[in-house]
Amino acid sequence: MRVSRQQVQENKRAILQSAGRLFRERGFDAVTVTDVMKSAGLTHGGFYGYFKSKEDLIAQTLAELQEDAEPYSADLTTLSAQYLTPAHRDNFACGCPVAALASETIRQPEGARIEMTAGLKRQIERLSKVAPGTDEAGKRRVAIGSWAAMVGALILARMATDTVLSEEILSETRAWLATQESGRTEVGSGR
Amino acid sequence: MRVSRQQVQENKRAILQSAGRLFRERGFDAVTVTDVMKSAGLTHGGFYGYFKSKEDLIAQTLAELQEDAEPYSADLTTLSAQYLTPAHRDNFACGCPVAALASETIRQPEGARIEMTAGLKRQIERLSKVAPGTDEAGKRRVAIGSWAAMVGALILARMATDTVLSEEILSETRAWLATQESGRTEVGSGR
DNA sequence: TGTACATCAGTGAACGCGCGTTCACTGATGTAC
DNA sequence: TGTACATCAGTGAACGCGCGTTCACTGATGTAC
Repeated sequence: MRVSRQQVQENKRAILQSAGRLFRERGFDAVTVTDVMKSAGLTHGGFYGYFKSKEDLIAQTLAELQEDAEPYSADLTTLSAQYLTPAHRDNFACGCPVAALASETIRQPEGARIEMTAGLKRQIERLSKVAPGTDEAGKRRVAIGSWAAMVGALILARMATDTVLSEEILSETRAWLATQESGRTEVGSGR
Repeated sequence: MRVSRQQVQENKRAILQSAGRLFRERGFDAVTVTDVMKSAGLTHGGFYGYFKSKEDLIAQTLAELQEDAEPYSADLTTLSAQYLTPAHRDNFACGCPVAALASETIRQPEGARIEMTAGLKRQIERLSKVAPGTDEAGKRRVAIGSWAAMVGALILARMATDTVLSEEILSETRAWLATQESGRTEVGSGR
């Protein structure tokens, strides 16, 4: 049954949105084409009218997941305090795509990796703008280091079966990032 | 063809060692039982004489990968400088199991996650012992934060298709961790 | 505006394929005498 | 120490199963007059 042009656009958006949620929740391999289409309210047969392959879907999904990247207004300490929370740890579907999928993307075809790399560049630039410090190089360094710590801590907190350890990782990394910045300021010149 | 008791022990070791390398290289899903057995010089049919299931193999492999954890003698800055190198980034098979498999373990059955959690606890304790600082809580905090940054940076460096960005992530995170520790010392009280 | 036809988005059965797992069989190892 | 038999580690064909992908078909949408 043919469908209106507008419906086609809406369906593609629905498919990409479903894929974005499902991939973050379960990873690329555990999500089937049928899962994604069903979640978008369609059947699996129509998939190949929208995408060349599952690989193509993955690349396009990652591209879309990184599109809504507005500049930050808060400072780095505030951002990391929002990022390193039990709520974010438990919310895979709407959480950070990097923490959920970066490791898996390493073993994906180049298309997916290129999209993630582009998103990573943008993220480092966004964080550099709100990082403390006097010179550009120093701010970028803080952005890179902090981002690595944030992503790493969220992954480790998600992995731990011990909830006490998991929350310790979140809160201590939060505190560590905060003291690091204030420490940096106290020292004076920034570096 | 039956095989001597000693051969059985050696075979199990060979299987676990092959699995350790292959899982780190390609991830749990992309490695088949046949791959592991072939790499250990056996055929797939014999697998179930050694393990209850592939899930069981994963858990036992993770347990073994974290066994050879001796106390560190170097300080944290030296350790992170050894960890955050292009050589380690490119060497999946013999590299850090946490960076290679932590993300995937999140979606694995509990057995695998329990082994990784145990390894994480040991790792935090090992790093705490060589972390700078005056009090135990402060040293543990530095250990957790540094470890999160090291794991996160290696994952991001492995993900990036842009080699300049990849090496920047490694070198800047290294530098950031180093300045952080010296900064911390200069501030005085530690926190 | 209405009508007749071409287009094509969506459906669901069917396809290879590779995976984890099972199992009857083989023959070297271990054991009892 | 030798012999006869039981044991059992390893083999490879075979099994379900679920995946990505294809395709003939359907019927609503878009278009030409």
